[in-house]
Amino acid sequence: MARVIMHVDMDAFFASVELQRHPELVGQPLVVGGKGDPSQRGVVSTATYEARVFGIHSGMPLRTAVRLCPDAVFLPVDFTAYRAASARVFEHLQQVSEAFQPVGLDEAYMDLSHRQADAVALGAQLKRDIHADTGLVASVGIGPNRLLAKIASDLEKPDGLTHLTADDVPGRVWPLPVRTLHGVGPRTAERLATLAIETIGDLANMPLARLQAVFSARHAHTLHAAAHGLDDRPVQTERVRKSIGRERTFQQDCRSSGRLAYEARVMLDDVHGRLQQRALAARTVTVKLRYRDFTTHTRSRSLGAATQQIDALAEAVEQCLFAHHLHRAVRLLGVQLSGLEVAMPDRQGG
DNA sequence: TCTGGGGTCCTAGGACCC
DNA sequence: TCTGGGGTCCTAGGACCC
Repeated sequence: MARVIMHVDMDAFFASVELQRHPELVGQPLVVGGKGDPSQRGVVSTATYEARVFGIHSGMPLRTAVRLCPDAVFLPVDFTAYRAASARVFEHLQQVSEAFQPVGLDEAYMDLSHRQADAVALGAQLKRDIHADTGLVASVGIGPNRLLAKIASDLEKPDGLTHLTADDVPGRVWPLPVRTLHGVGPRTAERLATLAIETIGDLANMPLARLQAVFSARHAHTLHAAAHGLDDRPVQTERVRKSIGRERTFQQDCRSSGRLAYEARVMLDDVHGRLQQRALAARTVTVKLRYRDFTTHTRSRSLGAATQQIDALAEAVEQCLFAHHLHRAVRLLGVQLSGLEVAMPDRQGG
């Protein structure tokens, strides 16, 4: 049976939440990111459409953004506020379908296969409800799978409501740049360009065998299917967390191994606290170091058995740090715990 | 002084086991 | 001199997403 999937994507979400608290800024170019100080290290999380006119976009360094638009207003990210707004938005979505999969704070997929006939009307109603309740604007995409629903929600942003069918793929999807496809990032786009593939249509017309010469069999197959508008990923209602981590970029690159050891311990305490809150135990500790040239190195230590004990985790972190040759200034330090399991009651004492 | 911080998934080689 | 095949775990790194 054919599916009907809806993708809801909030327009300029973080910035829109900020504008509700700072209505005097409406109409001005607004950039939300980092500590809100464009002289410091940090990137743009969200820019309003007034700021995007200057070429500012998500992921761009704040320093670059301020150069493009010196008059823009910069605000720090405030996840507490965005989480609260997100919860209110998601409440509306969950009323429409129990098959609901959030993606971050500002997007979600819903499976509406059980009420196909009125999917578009439902989308329009949802947009009205969200706006009436929160003042926020959403774009809605509807399609036969997640891939096309997502492309659809982007097609008429902001405040869009777009329905794509399989028949629309050649006419409306193939002209789009290949980078539009979920899963095609800068690296893949570069490799596709070597095959003279620029649009999704170019990709669709490329024989699978030629893709397999450049990509792994699985990756080639995924790309090929996506270009033809095919995607059978289900809307995932629940998923299990695989890792918990904390990382930090230093304002000034750090050369002191003592300082690194200290910062790593602070991060570990934080991550360990979150582990305990969820009554989880971890088997593997990973320490990540990034340098000025953006090379990243990781070291992992498996503890053999999942443990909640901070001493065991701390020792593993020390081993990892020691295994790195700390002869270069470190830009980013991270500590991550993975191999998570529900902690056994008799292990919790520690 | 370009390039955050939270994650997920995939690949690939070596170890180890049956 | 020849020397399987499959499975799983561990580790490191790459790519990607919001």
